[in-house]
Amino acid sequence: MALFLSTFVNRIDKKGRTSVPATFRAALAAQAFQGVVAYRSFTNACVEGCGMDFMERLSDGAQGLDAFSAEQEDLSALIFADARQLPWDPEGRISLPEDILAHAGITDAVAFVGKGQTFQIWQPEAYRAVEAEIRARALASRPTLPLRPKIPAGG
Amino acid sequence: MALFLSTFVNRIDKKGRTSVPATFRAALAAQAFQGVVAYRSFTNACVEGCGMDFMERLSDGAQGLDAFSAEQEDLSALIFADARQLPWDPEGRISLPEDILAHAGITDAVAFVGKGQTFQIWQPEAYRAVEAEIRARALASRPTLPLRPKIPAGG
DNA sequence: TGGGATATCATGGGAAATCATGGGAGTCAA
DNA sequence: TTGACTCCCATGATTTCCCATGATATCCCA
Repeated sequence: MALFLSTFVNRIDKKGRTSVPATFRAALAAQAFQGVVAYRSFTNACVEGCGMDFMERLSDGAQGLDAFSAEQEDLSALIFADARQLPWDPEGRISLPEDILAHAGITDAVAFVGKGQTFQIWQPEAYRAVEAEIRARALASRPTLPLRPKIPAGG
Repeated sequence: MALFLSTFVNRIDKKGRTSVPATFRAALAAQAFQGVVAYRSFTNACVEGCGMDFMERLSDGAQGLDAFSAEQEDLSALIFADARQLPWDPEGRISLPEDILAHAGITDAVAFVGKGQTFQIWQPEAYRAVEAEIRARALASRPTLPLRPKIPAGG
């Protein structure tokens, strides 16, 4: 499975274009839609990013309504309504829409922050601040990551 | 699978025509019927829209039916009775019928709102209000979206 | 292991295509 | 004939494609 790792800071040019980090593009290379999907975070001043496959999984989840509460349905509806398909050009650049930029306070540079199966897009300074904060909290509380046992591949 | 994502606001011209967003057309491009299917929402002052394939799934009961609770049969019957096939012209525009416009309170502009496998058509102001409401509710209850585990591709 | 050659990547800008939109003219049915 | 509906052409703005460049990273061979 493709993972989004590391943090990359790229510029935005006069046309509003910014390069998607090459490793992120590689993680999405196998998908039908050649680009990223982005929607405004509900909880942070940042933009959530993922591949189309992730949206399809969201959609699959939303179809089986028994598993979904009314609130969850609302939430996924908001995500679909807010999400943009941002195809990249032959050089691997995307154009972030105006309201997306505004939501994250982005002007001339963006930080692509790997989150595993998804990533986030931040105004670089804003992310540095948030990261420091998270790091401080982690130091204090010592959280643990549950690891599910590796399923042995046959062979 | 093609998804309807994002929200687009387009005008209605003097002839009653409005452009279907290009990405929505792309999502329906593979289908036999080149256009959209629209029916009046039972629950909101808006119009439900989808492709012909979704209607076929409703008819099969294959997948769409769990989207409707107990009185599925009645509901889907109503849907079929109310649904219109709206083919788009060479420029990708459709003409929304009079009663559809009235139901949603649409006059001179419409908002196409992506909902994943379907979309909705709203009077733009009305949608903004509803969206704000949903967003507030979602923020308050902080629901989480269950993601079903990715099915590993063979290999 | 070192250094040059090559490939990759982020970035920049001009040209061409796409999209939403508007309106005239032809077509079909009542 | 009249009205509604299509098709066709036109347009401005935006977006996308294509070519170019410097810097960095990687590869290859001695």
